[in-house]
Amino acid sequence: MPQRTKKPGAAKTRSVAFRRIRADHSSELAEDYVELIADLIDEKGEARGSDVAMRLGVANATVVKTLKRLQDAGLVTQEPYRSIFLTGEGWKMAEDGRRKHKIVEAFLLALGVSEETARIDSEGIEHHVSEETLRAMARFLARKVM
Amino acid sequence: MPQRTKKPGAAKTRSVAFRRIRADHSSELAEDYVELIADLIDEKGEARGSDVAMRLGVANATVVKTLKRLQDAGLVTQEPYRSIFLTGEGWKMAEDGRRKHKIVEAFLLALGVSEETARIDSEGIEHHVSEETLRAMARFLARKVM
DNA sequence: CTGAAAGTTTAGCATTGGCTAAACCTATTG
DNA sequence: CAATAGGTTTAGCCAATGCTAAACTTTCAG
Repeated sequence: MPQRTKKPGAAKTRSVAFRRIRADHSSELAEDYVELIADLIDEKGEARGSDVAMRLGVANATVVKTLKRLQDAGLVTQEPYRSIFLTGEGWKMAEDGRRKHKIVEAFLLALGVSEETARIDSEGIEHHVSEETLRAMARFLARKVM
Repeated sequence: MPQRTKKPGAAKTRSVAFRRIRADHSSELAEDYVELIADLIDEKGEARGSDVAMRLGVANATVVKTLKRLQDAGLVTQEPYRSIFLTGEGWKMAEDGRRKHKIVEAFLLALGVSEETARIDSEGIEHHVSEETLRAMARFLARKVM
């Protein structure tokens, strides 16, 4: 590899990073929704819009509107006044989110952070960690456990 | 249903977490801007809108519009066709962002992640780590170095 | 089986953050 | 010192995400 005495690509990498963050943001909400819906289905057998609203801390109407977009995106299905279902793709996204979430949260706990903080921070961080970083976190956990 | 022996506050904490993430998002852009402006001033002596646009990977017009908001928020000052300055508050925010950024990036590197990934991921993560997590990261770094 | 309470959706609005194209300054050069 | 090239701003558009209030369904008690 290159013998970089000093990070020549730093400036270019930045706009790449920022672009990725903006892209992440659009999918972030979708991921939060499907992950939450999956949890609700597992926990209570069904996911209702108002449960989602409550847990996300957002108005009911907002959820309705967002679900419409998610339906267009092929992640969920829903009929008016009924509960919400995930499509195959929706489940896939939910599972992936849960996987990341678990790793990040466990990692933060292993780092010595409190449960409360681990829960809160992992929610924010999970959408911004690359697979490489996840692997590093998993490695750290494995080492710790041994 | 099952008697949840653990984490009674988990559900409530979630909406707290999501609320915080939404709040983070509004300040995130502002932090990125002021941090970048600070870097530009340090690097080249002045920050021009077009430099900001280039590094963030957005259109010039977008920067103009955002700077107007930042000016209203008391973070920057600018006159038309001139370069951008940070207010005292702007500098404070920039310094804080840099501090977080440095810790997160160094931490990721110490975890064994590549430079490229550390740069990209830290940009996304820095806005979502609490002070507690930052402290844990700093602790980890200190231990590593010894 | 009916009517009101509870739960959902629609309507309409605001803000943020993006874009392109056109208008507008500034500054350089001939 | 004027013309123009190039950088900046304005205008006007769009999509996403949030809200409240009003309209509409469902459900359940009586």
